[in-house]
Amino acid sequence: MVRYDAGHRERTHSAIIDAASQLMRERGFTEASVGNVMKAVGLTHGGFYAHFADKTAMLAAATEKAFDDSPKNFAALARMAQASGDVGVIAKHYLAEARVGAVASGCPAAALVSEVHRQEAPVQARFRNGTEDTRRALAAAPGLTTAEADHSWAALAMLVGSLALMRAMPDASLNDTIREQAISALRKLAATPNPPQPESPPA
Amino acid sequence: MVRYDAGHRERTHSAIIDAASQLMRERGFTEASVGNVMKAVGLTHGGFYAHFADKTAMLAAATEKAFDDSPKNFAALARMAQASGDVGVIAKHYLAEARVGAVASGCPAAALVSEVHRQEAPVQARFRNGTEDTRRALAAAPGLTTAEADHSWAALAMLVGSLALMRAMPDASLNDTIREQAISALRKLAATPNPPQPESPPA
DNA sequence: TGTACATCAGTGAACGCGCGTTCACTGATGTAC
DNA sequence: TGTACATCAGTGAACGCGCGTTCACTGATGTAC
Repeated sequence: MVRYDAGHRERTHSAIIDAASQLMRERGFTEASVGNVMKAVGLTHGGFYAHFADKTAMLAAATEKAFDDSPKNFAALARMAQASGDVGVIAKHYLAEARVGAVASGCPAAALVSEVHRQEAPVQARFRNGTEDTRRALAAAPGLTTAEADHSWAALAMLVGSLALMRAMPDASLNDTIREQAISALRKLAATPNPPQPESPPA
Repeated sequence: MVRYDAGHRERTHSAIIDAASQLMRERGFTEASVGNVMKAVGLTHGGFYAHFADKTAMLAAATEKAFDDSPKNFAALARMAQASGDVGVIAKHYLAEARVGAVASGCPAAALVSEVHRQEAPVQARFRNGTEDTRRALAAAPGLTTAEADHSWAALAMLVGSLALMRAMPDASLNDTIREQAISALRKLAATPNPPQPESPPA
């Protein structure tokens, strides 16, 4: 056994959180087990309790970590929509083939929605905070949140639902259909109701 | 032990499927264990293998069963939308408080979306068939599928995503917001693009 | 310079439990003779 | 009418395994004297 330099403990701690946040999205809360997570980090399960009080504490930290990038990603997509004048690009990128495949590093809301309600309070709390931050970032997209109406939750629900459905039904042509409809639906949702819409801006 | 009348075996068989389809939605595929399911039926685990080859066979049958009502329910909602002239009623009913609470007997798509991709092929297949049938029923709603555009997948994704999110973030006022946005979004999605829309028909 | 001890991240055996699956069995009834 | 046997849904002990959690330990280094 080596003597550990300063900061070693903290590095191990966040390595555990990183591994957990990926395993969780890929294989669910249950299979993100203490043993599996520690093995992914390259350690044995016994050392776990020097870092976390219990599995729930790890899952809570991992959920928070998983949501770290979501608001940033959606903010970037909202900016792209603004720049291109097409909200459809949000769905186009969020539902891109590569993202559908990358469960472990992808949107935690889509990866965990239907499992979260069974988790303990601390995990649910992080999920909710992360999802609300994500919605807030998406709301910056042009047309989604206006003086007359807010459709940012509906847009998020459609995007998350589409991604989860695409993964649940892995079929290239079906996925293309779902993606295209999401793009078109987002455009329709964000279009101002009264002047007849510029339905298809250049992608 | 009693001598069993004709049809007893078949009744036990479907009681197992019913119990599994409910436990599955409420507590997930993993916790819909052979032991838990048989206990729910009032039997011991040992008798299970007289009815199913393995757990996967049960989950596949339970998934199919869970989707039995979905297309009927959506067809009924589509008819209500037609009759009332408001597609919003679909979201209003699908996302009603009672439905959000009734996970065990509710929409299997919403209850299982983010878990299905980890299940074995037979289970995934039933999920896909059930979801496609459900989408087909929803497509009968006025305005969702027209000559110019089809938004039935987008609408289903938004409804399923909203329901799953509402359960993941149990908070009455947040749930109201999500429901209201879903109603409004559905109306906007189904509205014909050109003549300025009758945005708020009487609910 | 040498010895004794403290530190502390990580190890691995052990615990009780639930899982999916197997299998010898039970016991109430029906059928054969 | 009475005996022997077949039927068959369901029982419950047992298997190997992975789970979350506990705990006595290891062993490389730092510190005290």
